[in-house]
Amino acid sequence: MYLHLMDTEQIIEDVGDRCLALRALSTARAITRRYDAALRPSGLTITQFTLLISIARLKPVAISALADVLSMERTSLSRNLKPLEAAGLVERMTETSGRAKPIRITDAGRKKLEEAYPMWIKAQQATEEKLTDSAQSVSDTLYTLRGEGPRY
Amino acid sequence: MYLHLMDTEQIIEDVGDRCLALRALSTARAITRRYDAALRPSGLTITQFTLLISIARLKPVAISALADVLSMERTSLSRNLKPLEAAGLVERMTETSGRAKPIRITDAGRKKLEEAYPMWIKAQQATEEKLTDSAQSVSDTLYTLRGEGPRY
DNA sequence: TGTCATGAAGTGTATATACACGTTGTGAGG
DNA sequence: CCTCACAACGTGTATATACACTTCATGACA
Repeated sequence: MYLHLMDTEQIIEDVGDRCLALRALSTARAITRRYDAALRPSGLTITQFTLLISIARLKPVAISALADVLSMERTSLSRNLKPLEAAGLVERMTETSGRAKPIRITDAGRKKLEEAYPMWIKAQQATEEKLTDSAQSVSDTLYTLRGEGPRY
Repeated sequence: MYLHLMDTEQIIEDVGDRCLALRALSTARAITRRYDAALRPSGLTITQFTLLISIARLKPVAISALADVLSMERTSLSRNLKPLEAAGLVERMTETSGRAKPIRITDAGRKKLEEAYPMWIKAQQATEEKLTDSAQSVSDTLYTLRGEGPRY
């Protein structure tokens, strides 16, 4: 492992040039800002919007299962649901058996999705335009980099 | 714009299938966890590690300029620097003129980079392995999606 | 010289994220 | 029936992120 012989300048160059985390996080920040700005009139963040979409898509779903699908820590998801619950866009199903309290979207949540959808379209188109060719491949790769996690 | 005629189910499917933010953020979460876990023995997060690398690479650099390079809000960067400053890994150059207070890495910061580098290598290799071909193309794309922002 | 626009940086507040740890129903085995 | 491991969920704490607003030093210009 001659790598350990690298001096600081080489380390700086190597990491700066190759680090996938640096690139993924920079990109995520920029994308978040773009979608958040587009969605602002709706009062939703892009995280909340995609959360609503995912909950609606998966029907009543347990927190743990949804967290897996989104590659999100279960406890992070738990906290992210609070604003949505407070706004009445999702609700917990406490009437179920066991400790599980699945989540489902409410009618107000569906209305909100319809309201925000045109705003999402704008951000989505603006982002897709930055992907000349290989759009599909990149979209897939964004998942591949995630690791083994389940998809929809 | 017949899109406005889409019902909720179509919206759910469209966004769930195509949203680049959903993919980018899921990926960023997974990548962050992987690198953070690998770097844990060093006491650095991947954000802090790449921040150190970027500061070292750009030499004494103003907060605003560094924020641009990293596609990070200036105020977010300002706060992210606090733990690094407290640990003595970076320092502010208050002796400069004007309101600017450029940041630079300290000797302790360089030592920390050398200590953490082998841990970064592990996470980097594990992540690269998930990118069969097109690794370079994907790495570039992760930047392309960011928008116009400057690079190194 | 005095004013003031401009650019650089910090603060207040809210969401987003994760780990360590605690809580609580179920159901399996004794 | 009792206990107890397990699975699902929440809390405490810390970092990460961004927007709106504020502070402050400089330099241009009347």
